[in-house]
Amino acid sequence: MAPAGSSRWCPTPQQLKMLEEMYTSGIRTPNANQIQQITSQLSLYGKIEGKNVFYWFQNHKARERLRLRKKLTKQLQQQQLYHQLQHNPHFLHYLDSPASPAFQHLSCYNPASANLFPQAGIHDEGGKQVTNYTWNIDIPEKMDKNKAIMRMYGSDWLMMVDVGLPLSSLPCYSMISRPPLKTLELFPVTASNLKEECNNINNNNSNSNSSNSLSSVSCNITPAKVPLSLP
Amino acid sequence: MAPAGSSRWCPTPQQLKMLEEMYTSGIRTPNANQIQQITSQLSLYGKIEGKNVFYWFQNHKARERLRLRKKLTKQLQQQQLYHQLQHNPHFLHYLDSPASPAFQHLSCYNPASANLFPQAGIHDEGGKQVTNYTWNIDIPEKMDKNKAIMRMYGSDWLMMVDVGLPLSSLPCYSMISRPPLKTLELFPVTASNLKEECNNINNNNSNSNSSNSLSSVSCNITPAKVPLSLP
DNA sequence: GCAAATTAATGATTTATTCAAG
DNA sequence: CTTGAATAAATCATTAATTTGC
Repeated sequence: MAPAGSSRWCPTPQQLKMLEEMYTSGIRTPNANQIQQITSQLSLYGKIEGKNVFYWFQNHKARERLRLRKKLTKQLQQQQLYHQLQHNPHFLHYLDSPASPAFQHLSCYNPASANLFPQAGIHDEGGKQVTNYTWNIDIPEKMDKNKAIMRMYGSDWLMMVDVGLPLSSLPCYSMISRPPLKTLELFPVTASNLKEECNNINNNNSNSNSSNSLSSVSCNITPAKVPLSLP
Repeated sequence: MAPAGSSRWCPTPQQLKMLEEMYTSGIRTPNANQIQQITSQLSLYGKIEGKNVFYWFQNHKARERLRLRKKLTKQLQQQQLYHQLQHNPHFLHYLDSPASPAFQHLSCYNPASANLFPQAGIHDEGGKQVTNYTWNIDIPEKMDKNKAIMRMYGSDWLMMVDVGLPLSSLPCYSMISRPPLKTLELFPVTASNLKEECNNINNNNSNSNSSNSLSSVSCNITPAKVPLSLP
């Protein structure tokens, strides 16, 4: 819970629980649409903004990785891990990929069809020994470009709040009382921008996963001319 | 110039020139307001989005740093730099701080009043010797928190496009044909967001330097630590 | 000259690091 | 000590320079 004049977001237990479930369900780097959905869902349980969701996943992923790395290093020092890895070199893979098949449409790549090339090595870094495990993931084809979280930087953020629904299959959604879906308010877009986006779509349409055209338009209002008065 | 179906932004010569001038004028990490202003200005010379501006400054800063670092390393190997540093340990400071006093109101911290604590050291990193120079910049008081570019992530992005004016004193503005002033169109903002922003203002108003309260929200705290590591 | 092949620049993302609130 | 927030570094990916063989 966030204190009244708090400077930073403080997740409610409910929010935290849902976030964690989404994480264990396989969500790692939600895109703008997903973030918007998650945010509006979680906002029913307390104050929250999109950036909080973004940061949470970023931090959580990074720190889980750290924890695991630390743990592994310890285990390595204390024995046997090496054999474990040799017998099942993929068992770490879940770190960066969806854990549940239910979320393949969220992460936009299918681990089953990806080729893994595990590598492991030990080297020196600043005096202390470090163990690196690297998996080169060969993704079959170039997939949905819209994943980019950075898209939120642009003014496009505005447009990204429309549509989106696939979140409904999350375990946490069935566990909690399902809040009513909200309709999001869209801002007008210039004709030229729309045309441009359509071109992009034509270039990139590899996946026909999208349910309606608006969602695929995604979202960009280029600041065509955001008028500003400069003194 | 950007090819028709190009996947990435390609700055026009005009845009590039202006960006470089802004950089040499001292802009390093523009905040949301500044990015929005820059974007709408540069959009007169070609297609551009806020994120392009953001990325450009981030990349340019980082790569300038790299270039300088490399140059210095070379000089070090080839002679005398060490003495240079000892005689004027601050001469690297411009890397992350405003170059021109005209932009103190943009960066919101006055280098003149900052205390610098230069440090230099050599240590081992992964086998090869590394020299680090670090300047700890002691900022007099905790200043405006709103500097964060990350604010653009949140829905507050909307809020940030208002106000803002100080860009006019840039050299590049006087060099190019001055485009006609436009009136900014504002999007509706929810009451809660407004309230929030107001709270932030109330919490952080330490400096009375600003002419109006809204514009003062948008300033920059340059990093409290300007670390340089020489490979 | 002029493409195909390489290499260098640089736009865009991701990951690591750091700061600071609580 | 944990973790939200922010920045910097590393990395990926595409475009532009350039080299090369013809």
